[in-house]
Amino acid sequence: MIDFKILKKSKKSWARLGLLKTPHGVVETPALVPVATKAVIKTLTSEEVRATNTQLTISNTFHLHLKPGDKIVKKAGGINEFMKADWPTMTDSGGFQVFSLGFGQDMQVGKILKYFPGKTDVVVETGSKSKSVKITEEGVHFRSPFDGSKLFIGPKESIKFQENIGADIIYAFDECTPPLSTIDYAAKSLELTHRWAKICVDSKKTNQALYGIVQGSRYQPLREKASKYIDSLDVAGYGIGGDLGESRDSMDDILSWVIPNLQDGRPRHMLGIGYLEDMEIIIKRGIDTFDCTVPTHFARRGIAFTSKGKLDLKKTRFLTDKNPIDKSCLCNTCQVYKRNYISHLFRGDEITAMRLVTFHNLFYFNKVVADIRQKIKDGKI
RNA sequence: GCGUGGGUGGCGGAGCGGUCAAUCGCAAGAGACUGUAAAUCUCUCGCCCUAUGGGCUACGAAGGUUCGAAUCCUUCCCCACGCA
Repeated sequence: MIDFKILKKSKKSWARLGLLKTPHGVVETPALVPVATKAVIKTLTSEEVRATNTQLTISNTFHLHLKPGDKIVKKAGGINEFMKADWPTMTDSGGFQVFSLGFGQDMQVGKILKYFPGKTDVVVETGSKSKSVKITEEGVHFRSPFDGSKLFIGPKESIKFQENIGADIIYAFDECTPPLSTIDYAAKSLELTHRWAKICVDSKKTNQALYGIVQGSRYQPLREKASKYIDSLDVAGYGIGGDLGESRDSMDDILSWVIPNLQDGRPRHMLGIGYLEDMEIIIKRGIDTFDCTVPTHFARRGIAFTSKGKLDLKKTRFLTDKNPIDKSCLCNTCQVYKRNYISHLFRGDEITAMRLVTFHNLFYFNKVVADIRQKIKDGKI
């Protein structure tokens, strides 16, 4: 199990400082949770992950169930032993794949809807069906992205897989609804997600910490209903997922509908959010942990984050730039390597480029969050 | 020297009489990515402008045929391969 201790609550906002104790160590919150979908932070070794000051990681049940198989991970001694993670771990339930492999793929959108060129008439309403994912009362039928074979995951399966994988914190199986779901579709989906959440709570046999997931799309009544219902369950913490509207403001609003209905003593995780610009907003709303693929995903595309904005290191202008990615950064990449060399490596498709920037981005993101913790400590937030 | 095949935009390489400023790939430039299937996707890419349109210069060079040529003919200059 986990134990969550709140060290300080801000007087200026809902922000709080905490310690999240797990079987594999203690996390100072608020904290970034880098994404290790397939039991690896892509391009880095676990020693390197540790050196980025990463405190915990989240992996994905769907992926690990398919490869190498959750039972294989169990035989390896659980995910921590398997990937040599001496830090706390989480697994997402696979619920996000209901969206990302279903409507998300059909409609080519992410979970934040900034714009939808020429497709505003495309909505997901009651009766809408994804081309590749079929949702039933028992769970979700997928096609394997690897070989096209038929797959099925429901709440019971997800919990069983997550028990085998053995992370410290696991998530209830949910339907992550797409942007542009009608309120009717979202309401029906929410009922299903809630029935599934109850099944997850009831079927869990281990002492892993189970987080329930608050859905409800962009609709206030649904978000309020969802947060109250999930709060009533015997869960160890909360995940906040799903559609967050079209902007940071709408995300902020949605959190304001949800957080007040959640118990203080349970940790709150924001699923899949974590641009640098998002961090203070969600932390001020009382989020304790949040995961985001951006630092790692962008790193592999050559984008490095700095205190002066992001850099696209593939640009030719960096070939003659002898500065480190960020002069004020203390990470190994910035201590040793210069932009000109890293740019050269990207332009030559050398995998080391991705490693260097992944390391930097994670270190940098973790530093930004550490600074926010300090601000809370100092009473500035 | 003879023979054959070629010379097209930054590069490679289509086109082989009109709808060609010229398919496509690479390179280059701009942008997007938020519970990661996918180291991905989108746009631009001769020059200029009063820019969902208009003008100019272009397909080795110079002529020619034709209403019209990157596309046909002639000469010349290069390149590759083969034979001497």
